[in-house]
Amino acid sequence: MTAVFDGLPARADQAAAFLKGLASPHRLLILCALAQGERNVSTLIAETGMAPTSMSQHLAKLKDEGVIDVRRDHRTLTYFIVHPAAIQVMGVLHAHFCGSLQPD
Amino acid sequence: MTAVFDGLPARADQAAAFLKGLASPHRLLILCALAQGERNVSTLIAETGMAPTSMSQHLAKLKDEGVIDVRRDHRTLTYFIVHPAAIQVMGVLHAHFCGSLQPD
DNA sequence: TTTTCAATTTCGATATTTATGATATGATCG
DNA sequence: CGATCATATCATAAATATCGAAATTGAAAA
Repeated sequence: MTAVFDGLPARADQAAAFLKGLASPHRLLILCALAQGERNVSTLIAETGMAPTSMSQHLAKLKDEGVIDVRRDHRTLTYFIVHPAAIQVMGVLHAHFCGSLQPD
Repeated sequence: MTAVFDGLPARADQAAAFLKGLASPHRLLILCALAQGERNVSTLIAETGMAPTSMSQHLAKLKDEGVIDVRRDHRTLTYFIVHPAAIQVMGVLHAHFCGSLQPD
């Protein structure tokens, strides 16, 4: 009897890599902020309380994964969400973990 | 100026833990199969080509995270998806990584 | 009750992720 | 040009996840 899947399909790898890009409390916090509108790095640091180095690394990872992109405004870099699936996943997470009965 | 978030909110931790539960090609493959209907372990092993030990470990992780649950049927264990958010995330992934123009 | 079958647990090696501190880049202001 | 501000990169250590082999459980068939 033949297996339905021949080894690991490439799409499972892609989808898993995408999810791994989101699967960190720090990165979810960043995306939560970006979901409300684009932000420059200093603002993200102030809003989340994260260390600058850590912020850069997480932003780099999200950018590598194609979840966010960046634009330069004078001296600051402004990040924003570009991946449609990321927006949808954030919506699912919000509905389940930040539902109406829970405090903000 | 006060940060918008006081440290890392517990909900970011919960949501990240949930996503980490899904974020593996093996586990996505398992969930892909379970999304089509409940399955016992032998069937999952046959369908995915995974090693039994690996299958057990991934099933245990998904169960710990509350994504799936089990029922015992005579000598076999039948697993099925129980987490509503997991079903929704699988839907998002399917739409983006297994869209209509891509082969099965 | 002994055997068998389905599945899990344990354990150790390897790989990946994460946090942190120090240094570097690159644009702009004086 | 030289200083400065915003951010990125590098290097390393600590934590976490992953995989396979061997041993174990637990239900049921013989």
